[in-house]
Amino acid sequence: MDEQTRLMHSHTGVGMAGHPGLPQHMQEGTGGTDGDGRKQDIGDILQQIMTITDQSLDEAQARKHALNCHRMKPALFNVLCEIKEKTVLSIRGTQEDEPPDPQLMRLDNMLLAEGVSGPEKGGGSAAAAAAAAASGGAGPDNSAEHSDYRTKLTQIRQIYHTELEKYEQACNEFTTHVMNLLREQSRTRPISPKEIERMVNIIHRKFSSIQMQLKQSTCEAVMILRSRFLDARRKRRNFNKQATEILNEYFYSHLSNPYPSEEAKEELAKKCAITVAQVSNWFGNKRIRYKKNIGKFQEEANMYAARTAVNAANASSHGSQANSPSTPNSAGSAGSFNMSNSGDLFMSVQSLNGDSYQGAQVGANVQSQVDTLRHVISQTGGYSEGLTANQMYSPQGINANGGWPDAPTPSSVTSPTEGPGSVHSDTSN
DNA sequence: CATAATGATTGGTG
DNA sequence: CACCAATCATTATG
Repeated sequence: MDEQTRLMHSHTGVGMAGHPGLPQHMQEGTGGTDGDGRKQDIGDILQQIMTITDQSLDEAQARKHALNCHRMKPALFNVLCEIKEKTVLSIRGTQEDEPPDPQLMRLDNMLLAEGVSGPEKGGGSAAAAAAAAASGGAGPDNSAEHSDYRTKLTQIRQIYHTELEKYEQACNEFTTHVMNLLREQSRTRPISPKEIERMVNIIHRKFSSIQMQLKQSTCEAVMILRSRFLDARRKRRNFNKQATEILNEYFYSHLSNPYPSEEAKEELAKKCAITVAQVSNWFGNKRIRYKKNIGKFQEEANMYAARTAVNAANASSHGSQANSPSTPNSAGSAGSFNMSNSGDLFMSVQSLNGDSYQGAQVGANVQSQVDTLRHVISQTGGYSEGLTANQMYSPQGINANGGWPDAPTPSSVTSPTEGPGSVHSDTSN
């Protein structure tokens, strides 16, 4: 320590006064091969650098300027730069080119798909709607839910964009700041433009990693929002009365084969303002629950059977509407009601009710009416309510092991009704 | 608040 | 892939 101070002091004031106070002889022999002199020269400069910290700010500034103007400075600077480049670049050169982060790409894609990033307003909401539709199915179903969802999504998008903007701005500010600083320092420090560029790169990388975090959390938020709003399980809405009515009508009028085709499902979906998937769900649930406890559904079955029967009757014969059904929706959801042979049908049904039924005689589309009317008949047959009703009729097509037999083909109506005796007593539950 | 009803999901099957 | 059976989670109801 002592030594240093002494050293510094010994050199204080050397060549201070405004101008390079360096030995005169050096000024001449620039390009010369004056090795000794140059060494001396360099030594001087280094000494001055060493002592610069020991001086007042003004002094230091002045000296800095003096050093800057020194004729050896560019050469020295270049050398230093070269050395630095060699070492630093060799260290960092390996991790220079990084491939586009797959994670980041995934996030970007998702945000784009979700309508968070990408174009503003119009495109965003459109993308959101598309996403919603993709998950939900048909477009114009429950718009109330979706508007709520969309507002929330817009909020997220706004936050995302403002944050992104902030980051971007901060990044730019910081970058320019650092660049200015480095440029400023590059006059006294060996900093090459390449290095500045690398610095900028590093800064950008750091900021982009922050951005990735933002994107990630945005993605999470969107996911949560999605699961909260579009996962209907969370916010389940019961179908409205009309929808269930329509569905039940179809179900009970196709009780022998309650498996709507794809087209039928679409039709029902349209009528009920729900998605095809929901129709499928409904029928799945209905089938299983009906089968599980037929007794419980007896009343319902009779009701719908009666209604459709009435409608059918009204439609076919005298159009007198005694008591109009509560629902304006026509019962003939399937639309293929052919009542021309209603008489025959009725006969068949009667015989069916009487236990011997050759289903092969009846066409499949008629089959539904068989179901319908069968219910009516069994109802008008006047079984006492409740318990015994369970035994009154066993829905055709449901065998003891459960499940409707596969009888979608019109050619042969499968499963003649089991004997009246065979009851689903096991479903007592 | 307990329970039933109900729409949706999940795992398994052919 | 459609369906079934079990189950979950929410909504309606007493």
